Amino acid sequence: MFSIVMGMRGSRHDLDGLVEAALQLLDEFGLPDLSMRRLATHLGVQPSALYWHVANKQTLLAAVADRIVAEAAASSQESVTETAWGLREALLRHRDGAEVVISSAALSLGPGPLELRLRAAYEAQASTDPARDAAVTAQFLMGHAYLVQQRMQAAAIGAYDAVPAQVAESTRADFAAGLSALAPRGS
Amino acid sequence: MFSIVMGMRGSRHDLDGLVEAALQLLDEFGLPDLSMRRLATHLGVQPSALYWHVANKQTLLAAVADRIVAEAAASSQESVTETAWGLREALLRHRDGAEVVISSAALSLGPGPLELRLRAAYEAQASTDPARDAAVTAQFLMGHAYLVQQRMQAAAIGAYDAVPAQVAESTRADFAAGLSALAPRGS
DNA sequence: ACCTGAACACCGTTCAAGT
DNA sequence: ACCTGAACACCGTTCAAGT
Repeated sequence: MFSIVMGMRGSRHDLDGLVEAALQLLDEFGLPDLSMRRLATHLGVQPSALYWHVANKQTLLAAVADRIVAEAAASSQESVTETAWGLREALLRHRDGAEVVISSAALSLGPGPLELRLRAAYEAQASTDPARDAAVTAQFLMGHAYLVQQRMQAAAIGAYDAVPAQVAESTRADFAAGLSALAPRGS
Repeated sequence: MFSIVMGMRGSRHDLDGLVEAALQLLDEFGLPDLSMRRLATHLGVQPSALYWHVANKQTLLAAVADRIVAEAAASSQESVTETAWGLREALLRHRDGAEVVISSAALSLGPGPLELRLRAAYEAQASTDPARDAAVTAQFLMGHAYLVQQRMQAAAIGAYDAVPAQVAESTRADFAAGLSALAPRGS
């Protein structure tokens, strides 16, 4: 209660707390306005204090990306299609979520968590090349989500001619079409 | 000759000149270091002078993106597969080219030039839904190129375990696999 | 161990004023 | 028409010093 009234001023922080606060600011202000200085102010701390907990902004954003992906419903026994839809939803749930995830994806050496989840699903489906299938589907999924999210935000601002809901519906059909080509059930 | 020795100092500029200079700096320094101030210095002009020719940085980057896409070999009578490979090559040719193109793609209202080129190819191939096929393929193409380009740059820095050439070869196979699923020749 | 204070080397953009 | 000069409101990051 006290710390809520006073903000976070004076409280101790760890990496997890930074990630949570960053995700909150991301949803509220968007990626272009998510600065280390703003995050520090939000936590009631000097900018330099953040660098005790995290090496740099890029590392922090990678942790935010992992958190976003981890939020995708993770019931095992899921088909490739279900897994992909769940991941898509997770990226679209947070403002600029797709951009955060795709821009961190290649920096983490090797396949990131998103690609690994898809790979597990392809393996369960007895694909002949789960690694390749997962890579391709991950590329489509992230590219799709990135483009869709930008357009929906543009539509929300009104810089676009169509209603957000229309855009959303049409992009679901895009995703379904791509998925059915890339993840034929059976093999 | 004179203007080469003296740099661009004092010469008049238009939008096309800015785009050309920006593309040059992009290749040399990469997107994170392509600033309006650096571009101005390169042209021998004050930063504020750029805003006579272009509304803002975002607009300039959109023009750079269009230039990159326009550089893709554009012989009509090309199959979807050939068109897609040509576009992929164009994005990968310039440093951070894929990022520049994907981040501008959704800001231009409606389908951008990359998607339109694919649509024309799908139409020539008598697809039942050229607009949807082009949208899906564009999403895969840009997502793929973005991820591939980042990884290849990481490999070049040595932050990666594999040789750049290996990475490049493996990603060509990814692209081929995605394309053959999304662009079945015939229908 | 965790944070402050102060600095360094930058940004994009605006706008009056010059030519 | 095209550019300068100066300012505004910011950035990410480092590092000595405090507690």
